[in-house]
Amino acid sequence: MTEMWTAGDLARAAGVTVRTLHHYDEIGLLVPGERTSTGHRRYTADDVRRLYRIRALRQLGVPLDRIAAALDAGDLRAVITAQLADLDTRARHLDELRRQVRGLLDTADPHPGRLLGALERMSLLDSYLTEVQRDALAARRDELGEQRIDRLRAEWAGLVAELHRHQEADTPVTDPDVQRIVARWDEIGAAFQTGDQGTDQRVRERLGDLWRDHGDRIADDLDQRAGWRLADVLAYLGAARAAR
Amino acid sequence: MTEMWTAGDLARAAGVTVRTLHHYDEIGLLVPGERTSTGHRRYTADDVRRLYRIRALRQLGVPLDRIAAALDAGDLRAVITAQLADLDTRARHLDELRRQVRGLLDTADPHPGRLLGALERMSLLDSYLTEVQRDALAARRDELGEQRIDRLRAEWAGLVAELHRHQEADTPVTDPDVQRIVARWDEIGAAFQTGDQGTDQRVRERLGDLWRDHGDRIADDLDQRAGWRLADVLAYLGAARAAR
DNA sequence: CTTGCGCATCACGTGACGTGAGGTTCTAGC
DNA sequence: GCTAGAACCTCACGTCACGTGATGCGCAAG
Repeated sequence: MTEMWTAGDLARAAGVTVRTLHHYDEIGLLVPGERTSTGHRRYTADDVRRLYRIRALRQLGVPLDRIAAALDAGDLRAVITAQLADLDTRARHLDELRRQVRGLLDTADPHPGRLLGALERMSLLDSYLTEVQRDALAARRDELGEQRIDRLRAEWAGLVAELHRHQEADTPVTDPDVQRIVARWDEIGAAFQTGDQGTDQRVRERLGDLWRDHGDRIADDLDQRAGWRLADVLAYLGAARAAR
Repeated sequence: MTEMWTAGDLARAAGVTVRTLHHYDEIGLLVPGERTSTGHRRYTADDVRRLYRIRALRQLGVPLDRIAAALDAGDLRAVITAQLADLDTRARHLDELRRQVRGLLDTADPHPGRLLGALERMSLLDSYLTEVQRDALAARRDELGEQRIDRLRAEWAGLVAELHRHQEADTPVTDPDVQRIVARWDEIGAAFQTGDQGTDQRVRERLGDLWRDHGDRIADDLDQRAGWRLADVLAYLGAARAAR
């Protein structure tokens, strides 16, 4: 007689609850090979293997319906590599987030107001860039690739921070470091260009324009609580670009 | 007259959907300051600020009820630092996961069978270590701290991999590198000690014992598909420890 | 033989919204 | 003033991966 598993034993061995096994049974993802005459589930060795595969893929964050499809079709490589790409994106996002907030907590004055201001600015920048992307660049997105865009977005947020430091330190706009930042800023702007003549011409400045179009009223409210104005940074950027 | 926002305008500006605003209204997290006589929501400047705070905290992964509590109590620092600690744990987990799977995809023969075997082993090791922790070490957990345990777990998984390489290369068990691994292995085991005499004596070997108690049947099934047997690695470990 | 754990099936709860259905209101152009 | 269409409203059920009882049968140990 081959080895059979009860629900409880299998659950303990695999690190899941019995309810999870019931759920997998309900949705047809893992139907026990047998049932006893009294209705108790009996899992076969094949079922055990299948469960371990299911849990492995779940640990990678793959949803159950795609696990089912992958297991039935046998094209696991595709699922795994796709999921890895997604994990990479998430990881970079998380990293950026932790870095920024951690930096804030490490400052001399982690006053709640300042902290909140910074968090608000983060989400502002985020929705602002999302705006920019949506505007005329949605098509460009597929071409550039999600990952690359996220990288650019993170870098751009960094440039804003650098620029703000220079502005506060009253660094002359002709400073080579400032000029490097401006050049990179415009490079990133160029990367978002669509190829369309009328759009392209405006894109480089649009990072600033859209802010004025959409964010002025919000900015006023926020600036009363935050430490600096994005508008000032953008003005500084404009001056630096003009001095080029 | 102060500036007022309609639901749609605010949603666009903050990068959320109108439904999200409705939801926040329903649960009392963000109730618009006014309603028109016809029932349309009118958001005040205060509401806008509150929404940006909500979204900022949500980006950190804080659940809505805790956001509400934090905003009403004003103790944001606690929430943010707690959330950061959580993010650190997640980030390390993700990193470890990506590293391992990526390593597998980069091997010469990323055959579906081998890939799956490795994934299965990952989740096996995971549930196995969870077993170890649960057994008599639950109390120790609070003392050591969640983060430290996760770090140890990750390191231990790395040691298994290293040991497997040495075993396959037939490195003599007296090799200094192997001995270093064994020493570290026992150090980690020691870190899990409870202080209780009877328990402590068994903990160092228990990493192997528990496997035999719980995993033999699973291992047999898996080993037919995977490339190596954990039992062999553990035997190699025992030999190395004996040769010390 | 009974005590008590394990297993079974409903069936509703969770979190953070998504997604229509079906009706009202606002805004722009004529 | 009228009309088209965009935007708003309120139910109310769907999603995902289970958690959490309630209630009742089955099964191995003392």
